[in-house]
Amino acid sequence: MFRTRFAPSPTGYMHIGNLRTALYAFLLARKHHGTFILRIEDTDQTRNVPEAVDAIYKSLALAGITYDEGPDKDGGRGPYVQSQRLPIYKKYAEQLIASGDAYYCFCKKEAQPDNEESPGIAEQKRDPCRYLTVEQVAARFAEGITPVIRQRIPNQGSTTFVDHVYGEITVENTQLDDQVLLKSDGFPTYNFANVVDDHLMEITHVIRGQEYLSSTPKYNLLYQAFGWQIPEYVHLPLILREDGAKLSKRAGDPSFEDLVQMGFLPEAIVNYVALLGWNPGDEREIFTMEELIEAFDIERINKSSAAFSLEKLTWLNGEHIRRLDPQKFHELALKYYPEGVRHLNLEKISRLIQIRIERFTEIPTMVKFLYELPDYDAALFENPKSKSTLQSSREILQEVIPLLESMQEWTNESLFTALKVFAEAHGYKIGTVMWPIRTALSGQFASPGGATELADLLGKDETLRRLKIGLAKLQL
RNA sequence: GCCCCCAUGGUCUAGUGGUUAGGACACAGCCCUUUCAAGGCUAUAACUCGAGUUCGAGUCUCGAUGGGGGCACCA
Repeated sequence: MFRTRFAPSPTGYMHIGNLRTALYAFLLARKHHGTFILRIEDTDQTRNVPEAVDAIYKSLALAGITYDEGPDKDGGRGPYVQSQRLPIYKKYAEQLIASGDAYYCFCKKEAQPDNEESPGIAEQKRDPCRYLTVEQVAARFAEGITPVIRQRIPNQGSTTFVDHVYGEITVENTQLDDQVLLKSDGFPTYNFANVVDDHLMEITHVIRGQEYLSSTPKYNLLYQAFGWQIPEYVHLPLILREDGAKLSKRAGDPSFEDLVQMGFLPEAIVNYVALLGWNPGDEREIFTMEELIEAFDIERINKSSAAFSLEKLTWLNGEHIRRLDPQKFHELALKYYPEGVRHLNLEKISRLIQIRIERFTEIPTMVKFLYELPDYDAALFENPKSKSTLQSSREILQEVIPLLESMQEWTNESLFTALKVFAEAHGYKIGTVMWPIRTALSGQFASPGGATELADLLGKDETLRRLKIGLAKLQL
């Protein structure tokens, strides 16, 4: 039975790294028909952000990551919010005191020895409170000092564990510090809560960022002190920026929500993030969530960190957009259409742009010419590729305007047929005829849709108006 | 400072002792085409370095270098 969990702290938004951690834990559980659990790690009272839990629910839902147990989905092993589990941590911390695997520490925060500058010799850096006698402890309590509870790390030996990604890792116990388990405010630290909760919630596979790799031996010592079974570990490589720096919200790196805001499809972001540090073993790159569940395998997770490339995400997003059902695409595109274009046939516009955009936010710019003809230069009518010159363009527009004015049926097909016949009759290449029309209709070097598609979209009156403007530019 | 981890093109990666080192993004060119996009084809581009082991090393060992992570009453 697989039980995995995603345990974010409520910061208000979903980091890309967190999203991937959640995704992998979710995929592993789903792949094995196990249980995926959401747990809120709000043990830092100074960093709680209101509404942040709602943001987590929203982001997970948006990403398509559903959980079976969580704060709002009781699975019998709750509560699933750590701030609601305080008595549990207290009980287990005291159990450790009783067994000698933890001790009360009465030091002020500032009085702690500075590990970063002292050599790694246990006896020198161990907290003095570690050696307090029962009487001394009682005396300090009598003084009214509220202690913290620290883990008592053995001064000898080493701790070894096997990680599914990184393999076997051994650390000398002297390198481990007597970390705080229970803070003076009665809250546990992550270092303690994760062990207690993962055990109580019967987590079989702990999936988390690589930053916890070096703390894991301490957790194992805790599991051993309790006599609990140590879970399987899957530590994930970091996600960096392309310049090699750490991905950070503060440095302006987008969160999952930001990316959605930037016009990316949640499923494309999920797909992209899945590939950051994992690959299916074949050459597929485009995945739906179902396909990810089927293909996912923790043994194929990479060890080295990966850089987040907005460029590649953009490409992948384009792929997902093109695969969208046209009706679905239209619904999603709707809110990006500017006012000026709303009198036109939006379904038709959607069909034209679906294959041309990579992000939804490109839409306003792409359709702007439809309601506001750009002030373009006559030189645009020249194009060697279609054998268009100012002269050919002028001649064609002159002849094509009356032809189009006489059209009874105004559709893409009828227009195309008429112009094709025209081109053949006059010995023009089709492109030579289409270029000046398309140019006059769009006022741009490139446009979503060819000459007749634009004409169809704009309607007869607007088409003729624009063709005449184009002709006027050529007659100056 | 100490400990741990990592190392294939600019980026994401395949590779598990014998390969012309494969794919994708980006870039350039060509084809297709009613412009652009999409699609198709082609090109440029990589095993960090040094010792070993071996008939043979991107793949194994050691070292160096580089990068990252940890050493909080943060997670």
